Amino acid sequence: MAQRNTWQRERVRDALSDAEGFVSAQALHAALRDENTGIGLATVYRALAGLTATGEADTLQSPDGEALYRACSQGHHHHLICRRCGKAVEIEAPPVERWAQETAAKHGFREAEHMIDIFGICAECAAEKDAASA
Amino acid sequence: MAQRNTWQRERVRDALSDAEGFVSAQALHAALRDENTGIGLATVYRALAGLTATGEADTLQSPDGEALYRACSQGHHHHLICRRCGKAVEIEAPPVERWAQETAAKHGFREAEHMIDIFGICAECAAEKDAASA
DNA sequence: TTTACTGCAAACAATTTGCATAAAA
DNA sequence: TTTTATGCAAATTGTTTGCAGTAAA
Repeated sequence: MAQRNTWQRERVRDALSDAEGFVSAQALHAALRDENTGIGLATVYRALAGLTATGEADTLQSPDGEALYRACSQGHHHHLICRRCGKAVEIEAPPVERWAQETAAKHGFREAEHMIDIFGICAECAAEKDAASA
Repeated sequence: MAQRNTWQRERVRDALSDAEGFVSAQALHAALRDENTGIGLATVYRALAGLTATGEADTLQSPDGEALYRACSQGHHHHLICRRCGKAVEIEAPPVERWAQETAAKHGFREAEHMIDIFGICAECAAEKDAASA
């Protein structure tokens, strides 16, 4: 039951915090691999599962079906994600939280959880895009 | 470019409308298979891709990485989904729409789209569950 | 007759799992 | 020493693709 503290887990945790936004397990593995750590892909997946279970990481499904992970401060929040560079901003929305609960209750749903994610193009990427098309 | 009108496409479209909520391609295929249509899995996927492209179907990623589809009336809306039976209720949320746009803009994001999905246990499933544990 | 669509099987990609070994505790 | 984690490779699972044959148009 207790999680052991291996250097692999540390590295995954670190790599995750270093990432600007959401990253895939594959990307993390590739990054760690490049730093000549011989870490295995399965280990990265296992570490991520562990971090997610303890609430240290946050996970969501990208539109094309990959699981993305992110170091997570704590608590419940949602994201504003750049669909170009993956940068994510944590957002809070107390009124929306309330609305979600009310909506679920109104339709007789229980144990409601919600996912609210806004995808867009962040300011920097928008600038790059404009420059490219000029 | 033009889509042809085959009975397979019809069946997929029908099966999709008959479904109470979001269904996976695999589930649709199994259902059609049971009705002694010898329809192929690939065909189901291709039909769903077509329907999605023309806006006749709606798609989202389930928490465990499967793509789920649903016949879609039209326009922009969100869902309240039972995580047990898959039943979905379309919900509208003008205030939340506005909030999403404002939030994106406030952080410099452009071309924002959002996904708001509430997962819960619908009244019927909750009843069954209570009955089972009694 | 032309061209898109179908079924099947092989190809793929992301993720999980079995097992012998290595290393925390 | 005991127990859990690792790394590898094989196994799964959801989805896509290549191809020869079939059927809309």
